[in-house]
Amino acid sequence: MSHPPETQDAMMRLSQLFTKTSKESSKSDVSRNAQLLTRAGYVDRLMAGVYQYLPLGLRTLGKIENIIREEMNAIGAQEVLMPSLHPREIWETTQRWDKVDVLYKLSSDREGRGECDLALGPTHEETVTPMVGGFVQSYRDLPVHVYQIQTKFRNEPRAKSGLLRGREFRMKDMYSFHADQADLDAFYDRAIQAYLNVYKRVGLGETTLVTFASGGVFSKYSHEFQTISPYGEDVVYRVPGTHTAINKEVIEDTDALKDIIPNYKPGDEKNLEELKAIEVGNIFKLGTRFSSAFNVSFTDKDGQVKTPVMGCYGLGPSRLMGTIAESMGDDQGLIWPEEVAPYKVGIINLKVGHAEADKASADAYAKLNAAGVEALLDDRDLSVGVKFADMDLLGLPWQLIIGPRGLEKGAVELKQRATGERSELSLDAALQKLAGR
RNA sequence: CGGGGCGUAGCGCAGUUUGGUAGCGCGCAAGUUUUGGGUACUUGAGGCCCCCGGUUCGAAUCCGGGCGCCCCGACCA
Repeated sequence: MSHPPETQDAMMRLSQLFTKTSKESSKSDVSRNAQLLTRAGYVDRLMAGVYQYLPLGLRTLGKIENIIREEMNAIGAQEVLMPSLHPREIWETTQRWDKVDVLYKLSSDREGRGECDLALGPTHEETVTPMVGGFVQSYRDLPVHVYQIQTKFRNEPRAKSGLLRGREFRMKDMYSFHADQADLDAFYDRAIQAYLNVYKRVGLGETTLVTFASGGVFSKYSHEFQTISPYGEDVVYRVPGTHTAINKEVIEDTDALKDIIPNYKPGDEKNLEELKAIEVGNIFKLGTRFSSAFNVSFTDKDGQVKTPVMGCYGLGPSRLMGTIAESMGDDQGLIWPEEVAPYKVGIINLKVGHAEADKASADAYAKLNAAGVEALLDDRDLSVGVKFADMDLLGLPWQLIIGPRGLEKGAVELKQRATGERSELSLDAALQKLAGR
């Protein structure tokens, strides 16, 4: 074997990682998340709004997606994978072929002269509705909740802000089908809770607001999940002291205000707190807009043929990754919460080639591996300044700093990236702390 | 889709006003040096100057036309 098994999985030697960090970043990618993620070698931009995920970035993206997956599974949703390539016909069925302006349309004519007859999926009501409909005949078959995590395509008029607004991006989209409105309403509330769990686990719990927003064409209102950020594109008004808000687009709406402000009286909206925010999730009650378009029906308890009511629930892992980078980085680099960091700890061997430092570092690396703690070992023979700076840029939650000076007195250093807090302790104590739950 | 800016080495930039066939920093290679917060120095490799056309003895530079990128706004199931 040319590589030790650990490089395939939980462990990585920085000397083996093909990406590198950079001091400078592209001037044409100005947002903080794009700058930091690019400089640290997490992502690479191919074109406006289209990024490739490098090993470190892919690990973080994967962790975010797994958190979302766990929370969706926990409310009884089942995972599927639908295609990106759609026939024109299904978009004609819902009359959205010409209405959805972000729809990428393709021609399957190999001469390139024919009409467009394919689309790249920007959303999947058109595929999920007939798919689920084929399995639903009775009220006993309902409810159904399915989701997928998949790459979406939207021809944004202006892709920008790094991972925050892409033309190709990762999306978790869930669709629910119910026998009646009450069942939809109940599931909708559970979905809100599941979403809040996701934001909490990725470290955005405190700054993410459940926001009353416009419902668009399907229903009067929808709910957005908005993470407070000066870089956000949306303006929301928060009810002070709470995690609820109302989007600027419906601030004039008295019904909406009554819904979020307890004992609302006219004028109370002046007390709301205006904030900029990034939309990190959006859920809707769709009613029967799609189920009736595709003639999906079921026989209810009373023998009547009815149309299921639907909900849809979007959450973009790549945008979420950008939002975390955007709101948690500092001048030194990224700062990842443990649940989404590509590795929990970065081991810095300050003096590669020094027998004791090499030994202690290898020892720490092996023991962390054995304990199931994901670790990245900086075993490059570079000056310490570079290694400290790089590790700060990568943003792993913990740094285990091992060098000759400390080893002389039997100590290593453990640094917490987020706080900068450092402590000197024995290697065993440090390993125990890292492996501790 | 409006307004503004930009496109020169892998990356960040200068050079364009006043045409004379390219330069700096980072990174990269070799070496000396240094060693607990991006060490200092030496040498070297690396460029269809976004594309197409025009003017000219000669174009990164001037003129036409494309394409692409970023920022502000519009837009954003």
